[in-house]
Amino acid sequence: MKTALETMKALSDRNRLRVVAALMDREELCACQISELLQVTGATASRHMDLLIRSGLVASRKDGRWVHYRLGSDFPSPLFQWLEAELQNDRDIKADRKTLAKITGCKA
Amino acid sequence: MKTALETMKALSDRNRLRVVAALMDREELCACQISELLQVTGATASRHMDLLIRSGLVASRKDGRWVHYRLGSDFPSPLFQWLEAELQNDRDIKADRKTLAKITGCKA
DNA sequence: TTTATAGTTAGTCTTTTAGCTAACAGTCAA
DNA sequence: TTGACTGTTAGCTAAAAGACTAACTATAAA
Repeated sequence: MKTALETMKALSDRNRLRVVAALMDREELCACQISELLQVTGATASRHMDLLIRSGLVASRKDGRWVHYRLGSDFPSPLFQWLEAELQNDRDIKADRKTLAKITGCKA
Repeated sequence: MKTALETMKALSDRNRLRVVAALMDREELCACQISELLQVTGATASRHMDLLIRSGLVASRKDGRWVHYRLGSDFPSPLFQWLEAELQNDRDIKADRKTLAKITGCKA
């Protein structure tokens, strides 16, 4: 039960779904970009990312001071395809795409 | 966002996942069978089923005093296939299959 | 019509979860 | 080494969610 249930729990929060959608577009995002996108504190974003990583849906890579997140290589592909299609036309996700375009980098 | 998020929320509870798994095996189950399987009160089972129905993953059919539940015809098939595979070898689900075999009917 | 059965709804309690602030850890540049 | 910056961890609060009991609706049988 653990795997499927944890995966579903990881995806059952609006902000985490937004992160997953963003990572479908962007390949990689750093923690500060995620917290800016979601408009939550870094601490809150960090907790969400921790949960996504524990579920195996997301992987992280540390680079100096920055931590970059990307979708995990073993993101279940049926899930990926279904989510990609479902989130494609979602209003919030569309707005996030525009926001993402403006978030050019937290390193600036 | 609503659809994907609601679907994920519906599947992010252990007991609801068990119900979905049971309905993958059984075609139809009535409310009392579900409450017996989960070992929760009828009221609790009813609320879970209500949530599953609202999410569109489950459909119901009233037959006299009984309400029969089945998987919704528009259960997203990528999700169905992934869940079916994931839950196949799950320990709790396996146990539920044996329990289900013993629950011959609430009408007795 | 009365009684029993199947399920839902309302109200309450407890646990879980998402959010915040504050304090800490690690990395880099003056 | 000091200071600035990125991110995590700890502790708290508030809201959401799951479970129960009790009361109610609806159907069927005595």
